[in-house]
Amino acid sequence: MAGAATTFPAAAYDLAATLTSGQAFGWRRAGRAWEGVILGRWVRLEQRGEIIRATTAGPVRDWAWLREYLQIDAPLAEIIATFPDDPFLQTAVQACPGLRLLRQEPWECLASFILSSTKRITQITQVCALLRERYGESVAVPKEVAPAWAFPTAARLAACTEAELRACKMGFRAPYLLAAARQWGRGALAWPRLTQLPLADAREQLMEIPGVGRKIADCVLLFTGAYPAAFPIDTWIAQVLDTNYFGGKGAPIAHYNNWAPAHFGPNAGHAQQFLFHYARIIQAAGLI
DNA sequence: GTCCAGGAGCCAT
DNA sequence: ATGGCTCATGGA
Repeated sequence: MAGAATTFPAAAYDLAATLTSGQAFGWRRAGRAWEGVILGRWVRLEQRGEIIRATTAGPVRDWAWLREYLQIDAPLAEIIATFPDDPFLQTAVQACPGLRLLRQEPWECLASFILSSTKRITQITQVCALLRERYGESVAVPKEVAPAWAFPTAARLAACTEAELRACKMGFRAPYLLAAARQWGRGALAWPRLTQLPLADAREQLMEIPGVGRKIADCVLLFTGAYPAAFPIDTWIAQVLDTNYFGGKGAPIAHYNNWAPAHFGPNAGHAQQFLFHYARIIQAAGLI
């Protein structure tokens, strides 16, 4: 089975920042490239200048699945043009102008973010890797590439015991993931239908899953590409808003939940990603 | 050792 | 409605 390769134009696309900005947890660095599994296909991505090169293990007729995941054709300049003329946000955009939003598989996205609460991004990635290795379907990889697995299906995880999930180092999140897998498996969420609902209604349905509150629901609604106005507020974003928009005085997150979508507009979610990434950059640089 | 992490649920006011 | 407390786990 011969592999395939292609290239995508990647002007104003920062692949590394996008894959490591806390929206997806299935990518492994391999030298200058990134390896992961999308819709059951192993893929390696490597950016050189304004080109992203993609390599697969098997033949590929149509690359639409990957263009879709990477959102190669998203009109980034138009999205940024909808942002408010707000100095802190504009600084964040300038700091990483190629930061993109991915369009992820709903179940994997939901499960990953259920595992994300009070964990660091590296730890979330580790737990997801353990889940893949133990309960995911093995996928074909090129010779001399480390083995890889698809993210486990909801049905497979629903068949696990809570103890088996806890053994993947997810701690108190195990019963949440198990309940979510069972609900997802019996079609209680009906994803394509759910995305036809208004944002508030879709959010409300997701929040019926134990372990899914406002923040995780908004992450899923945003990172599956379904609701560009969804604005997840975690501890980083709350601090950014406190410091840079509310004069250092903290307001309740419930207040920000109302204020932020009105301030940041129809693509508030992408604005949020710029703010989140920028906050992490300046902290890593010791600037705060 | 001790603090905290892309939160959420529960129970106290 | 709002504010604390607790929930595992591991790395800084």
